[in-house]
Amino acid sequence: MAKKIKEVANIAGVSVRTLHHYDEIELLSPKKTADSGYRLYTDENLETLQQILFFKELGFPLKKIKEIISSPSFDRREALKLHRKMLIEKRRRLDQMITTVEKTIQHSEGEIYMSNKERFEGFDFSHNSYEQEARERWGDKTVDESNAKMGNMSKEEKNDLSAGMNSIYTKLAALRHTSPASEKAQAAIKEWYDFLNKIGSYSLDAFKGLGQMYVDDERFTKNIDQFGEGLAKFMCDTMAIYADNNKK
Amino acid sequence: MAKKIKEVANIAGVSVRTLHHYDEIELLSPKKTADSGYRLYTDENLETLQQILFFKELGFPLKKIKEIISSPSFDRREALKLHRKMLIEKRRRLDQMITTVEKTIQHSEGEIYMSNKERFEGFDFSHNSYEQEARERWGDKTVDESNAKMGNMSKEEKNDLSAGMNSIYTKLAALRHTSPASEKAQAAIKEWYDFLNKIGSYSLDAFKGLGQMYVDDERFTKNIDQFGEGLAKFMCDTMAIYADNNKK
DNA sequence: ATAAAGTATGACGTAACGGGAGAGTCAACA
DNA sequence: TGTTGACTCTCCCGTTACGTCATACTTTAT
Repeated sequence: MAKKIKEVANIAGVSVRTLHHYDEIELLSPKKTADSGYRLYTDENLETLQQILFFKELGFPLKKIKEIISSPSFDRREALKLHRKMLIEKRRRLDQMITTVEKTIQHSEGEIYMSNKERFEGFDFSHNSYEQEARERWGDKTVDESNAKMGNMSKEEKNDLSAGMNSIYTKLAALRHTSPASEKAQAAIKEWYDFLNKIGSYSLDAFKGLGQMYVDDERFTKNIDQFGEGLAKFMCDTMAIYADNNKK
Repeated sequence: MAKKIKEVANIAGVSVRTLHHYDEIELLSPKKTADSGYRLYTDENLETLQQILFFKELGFPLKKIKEIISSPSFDRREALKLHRKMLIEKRRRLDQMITTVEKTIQHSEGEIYMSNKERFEGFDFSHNSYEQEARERWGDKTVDESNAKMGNMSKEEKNDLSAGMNSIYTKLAALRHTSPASEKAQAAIKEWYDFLNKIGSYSLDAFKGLGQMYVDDERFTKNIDQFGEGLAKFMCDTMAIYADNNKK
């Protein structure tokens, strides 16, 4: 039942070193036999590996993959369905590339003219909608950006920021038993949205996604609920309504 | 006509830094204005960039790409046609991956059973036929490895090696009118396989592929048939059988 | 029982850029 | 005509995802 490393490597088509690496960074850590120290992979480990390779195929860095699959809100089935969509999208791009190559061949045979833009159609691998969707769903670049910005700030600036945050949290906490759709709640959440956009840049979708994280990820929930029990949930709802109302 | 770096980056969907990098390693070096030192890209540069990105998409390291496109024997049109084939192959693999995902979804819903091998179908990105073809066409790693190892050897060692080769060739030549599946032929070819793995490292698939080359590439055929007419063909058949028999 | 094959843990190497610093260049607008 | 903001240049260090030894122990096959 439990497989040794080479066998797993062969089945999955990766190197032994890769599996060592995944263990090192704690992305995929199998059990080890007490006596020999050998890594033993279960079938569940194999499933996880499959997931990892899917995400890798889609261009996610290992760090992000780790976050995603170890997140408490990670839903395997949902992920698979998104995978399918993204793969189909990828195939569409591939088709476009094939068309591009065919045009290039014809062009080289003098049959047609080809513009420079056409030359690179299908290559745009980073800016597509489903990957965007995935980034929003599972925590994304904007968060990294904020963190980076925070890193560059002076202590004083951080204090200002933290004061601002606290005041908004407190304001929201006071409203947390009213309706998320109320004018007051919406006004307060707008403050929050504007505030966030000082340190990062959030689309409305990202904002809504962030709200979802507040309840999905217990690290957030715990932090936020310090200002009042149920605040995370209230903010999540309020943010969702705000986002939906403000879409053109 | 001549474009500045940002414009090129935008058209091709790569970063400015990437173009800087390609200039550094002399993969793609545009002209520079004498006065400002700015890089100026011509339309020909753009074409080359397109080729580079194609090869990159197929997983070639930049070093190899440089060799390929700067080789005097490099034929743009031929390369494009192979590109198309490889892209189509890639789409096939992608289709397989999509099937795999769909199966996994059904599996997770308890509708079907799924074997471990099935789990990873479509992922095997390094061992496919067209990429193999490309590697053979434009020089491949195993050959480089052998060359490197050969380079490190003393004259004496080389002589030993050459003696070993000759003795195996002679042995095989003597058997070339018997059946490739016979015990003797298989034993002799195993010697050959082991021998090759002293200087390189050949998987069974690579071994089989090598055998195919013996008949496909006349430089090999000529060389081998010096030991007896038809030896190349005989070895090819014997190697294929050996490879197939030894896959567990 | 002894060799061959597999595995483990470091530690260093590599490829393909990313990203910032510091300084010069260009284009447009006031 | 000056200046401002977007581009560009050349270092140069950092990062990701492993590759590649070296060295030592364990398992498997003969």
